[in-house]
Amino acid sequence: MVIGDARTRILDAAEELFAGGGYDATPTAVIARLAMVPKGLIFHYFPRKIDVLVALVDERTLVEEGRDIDAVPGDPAGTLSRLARGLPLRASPAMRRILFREADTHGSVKERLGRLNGELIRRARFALELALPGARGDLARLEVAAATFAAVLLYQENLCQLTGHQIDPDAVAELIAHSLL
Amino acid sequence: MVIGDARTRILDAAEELFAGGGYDATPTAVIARLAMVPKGLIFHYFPRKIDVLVALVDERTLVEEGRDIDAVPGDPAGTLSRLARGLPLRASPAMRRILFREADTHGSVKERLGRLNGELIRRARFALELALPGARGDLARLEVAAATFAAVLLYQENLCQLTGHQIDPDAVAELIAHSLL
Amino acid sequence: MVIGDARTRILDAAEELFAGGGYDATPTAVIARLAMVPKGLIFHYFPRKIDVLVALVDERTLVEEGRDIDAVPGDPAGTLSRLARGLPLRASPAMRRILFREADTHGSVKERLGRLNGELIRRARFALELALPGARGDLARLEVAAATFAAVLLYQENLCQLTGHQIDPDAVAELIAHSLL
Amino acid sequence: MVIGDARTRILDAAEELFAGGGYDATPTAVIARLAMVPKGLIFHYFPRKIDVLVALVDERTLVEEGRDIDAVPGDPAGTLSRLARGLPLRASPAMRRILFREADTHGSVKERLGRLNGELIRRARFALELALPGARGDLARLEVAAATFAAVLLYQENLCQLTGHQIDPDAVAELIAHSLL
DNA sequence: CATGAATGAGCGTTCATTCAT
DNA sequence: GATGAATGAACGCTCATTCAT
Repeated sequence: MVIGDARTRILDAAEELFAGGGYDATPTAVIARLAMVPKGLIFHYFPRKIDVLVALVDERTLVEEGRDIDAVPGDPAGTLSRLARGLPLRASPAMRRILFREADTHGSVKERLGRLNGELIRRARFALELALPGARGDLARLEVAAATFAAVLLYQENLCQLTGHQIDPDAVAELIAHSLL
Repeated sequence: MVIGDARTRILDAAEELFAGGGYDATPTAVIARLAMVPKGLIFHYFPRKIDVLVALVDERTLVEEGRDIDAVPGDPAGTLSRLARGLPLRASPAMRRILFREADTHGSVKERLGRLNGELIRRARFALELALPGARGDLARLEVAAATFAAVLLYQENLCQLTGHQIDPDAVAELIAHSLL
Repeated sequence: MVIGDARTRILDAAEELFAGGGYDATPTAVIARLAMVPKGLIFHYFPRKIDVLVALVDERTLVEEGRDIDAVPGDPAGTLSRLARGLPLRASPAMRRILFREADTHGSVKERLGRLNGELIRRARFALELALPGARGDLARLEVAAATFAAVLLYQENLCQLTGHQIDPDAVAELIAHSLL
Repeated sequence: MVIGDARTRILDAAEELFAGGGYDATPTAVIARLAMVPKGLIFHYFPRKIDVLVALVDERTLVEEGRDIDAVPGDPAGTLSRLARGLPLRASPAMRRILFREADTHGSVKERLGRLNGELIRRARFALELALPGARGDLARLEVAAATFAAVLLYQENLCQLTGHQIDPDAVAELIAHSLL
């Protein structure tokens, strides 16, 4: 039995295929076959192929902004570690690959990636502020620490898998926290 | 006036175009036009289109492995900063864009990027070892610091431009050095 | 506020669109949108797209056959001029464009245009007969004059607008009348 | 044996097919088949389908401007008749149908048709001037006569065939000439 | 009767690759 | 080696038409 309505199945299939072979390398005919819909139906819901990608990015990469940060004053390393485990990106690993891979080709994807990056930095900084009540004296260093942690998280999501090198976010959190004490 | 022989002009044109619009979006006919060579000549030098990309990566992204590191004992921050200024990737900005953009689609590009990443980590670790003679007691932390710094450098090369957020490698070097003292 | 019932609105929309971009270039979906009816309803009233055009031609291009001709004996030029002002084609400018544009592609349209042409010639001849009681001696020349005048009228309807050249039907009437005296 | 080079065969096939079924109703695949070339070759010579039509119009509808008019002073009817037989349009009947049919859809075709129309009127007027040396007193009437004759010629080319009514250009020439005496 | 999702054949166009010259 | 015409598979997209509800 087929699961979900046609539009959802199209997006499911596209998500899987875009993450696998990439947007350009995925013909609409293959999306249709995997989604078990006729090819024309894709263009009923998404007038152009790129609109499938845009819809995926719009609907499946929500960056949550209001979520609480589980900060523990005096424990910046643990606070960052917990932040890393609750990445504010509601997206499957497939969607994350899509976000990075298509970012510099497609404007709407790039915009989403920029917002994600900014939110990550913002949250890392806020987490550190909460965990280091006395560190307010050096905001510049806090900013650098936050950006560095965000870099590691995004790097981990993508380049690590790409190149085979692993980074342990917990160890990085500990390193960064140490430098702020 | 036309510069260089035909093969070189083909690679020059491809480098510019691949960096601009991406590999997939660049037809061989456009490479030929920009290189001012007949279309058939490209396939004389490079039997398949992908071979143009492979040749670019092979010939224009040398990862230098043996270069001296300008380490100053007692100044890990300065040592890392200098390392950041001499990324061990001899490549134009165009080639760097290509390396990142095509990495997860084309194996040979991915392999190069992996080697670059590994070399960066190796050199960062070695630089820190030289600059922190007494820190040998905590090799694990050194490794994390090196990987973090490499992540920031590559992140900077790639995502920063993409998302508009800037990171100052010098400040990160100072942060990381501080955590190792 | 929507005017008319669904079938009328469909024909109104089709008339406007066929006259504007042509029959082939007008998708049924666009007709439906302009008519503010669901797409399927068009095919309820008109089983095939061509039936919309046929209905337009059948219902909106009445060629009046029995209308009185305002003939003044002894004034053939004035009689023809008055005929020109009352072309026996009750149709909007839009329908006239459709008649000419689609005539050689669609049989039913061609048939209408043929009837219009025949009626024009018939009426011009009859008008001249009434206005020139003594000219009965040269029926062949009368026939040529009538056909020529009809040609000018249709040419004016069609090619003049297309090519930018204007012809004054009154002057042509005067010319033709003069040749019959 | 195949006649002509590939580009010529493509144009030959397109001329025949556009004249027969119309531009829109002729798929490029059918042109290719009739021309006995692979479909892709059409787009090698003509980047877009419309360029095939434009090339036909540009290359096969030469309106000759400098040709001598075989005018006989005192014989305006004969002069017009001879003009009608040597229409200043070097184009096959197929090309003429194309010119009219596609004129209001495609700008470049419309421009050609306008030029043809203007040239026809100009030549008819000039022929009448030569054949009626004494008629210079009424230039306005001459202009109307020329435009009327051009209308008949073009009408004849197109509407007559369309509607089944025939007009004899010789008889019209005689009619018009008579009105100028 | 009314609806719009569903259908699929067919279109114009692209482009890596081949090959005769 | 150098050339560009030739090739054809594959793509994104359109659209008249159907049909279950």
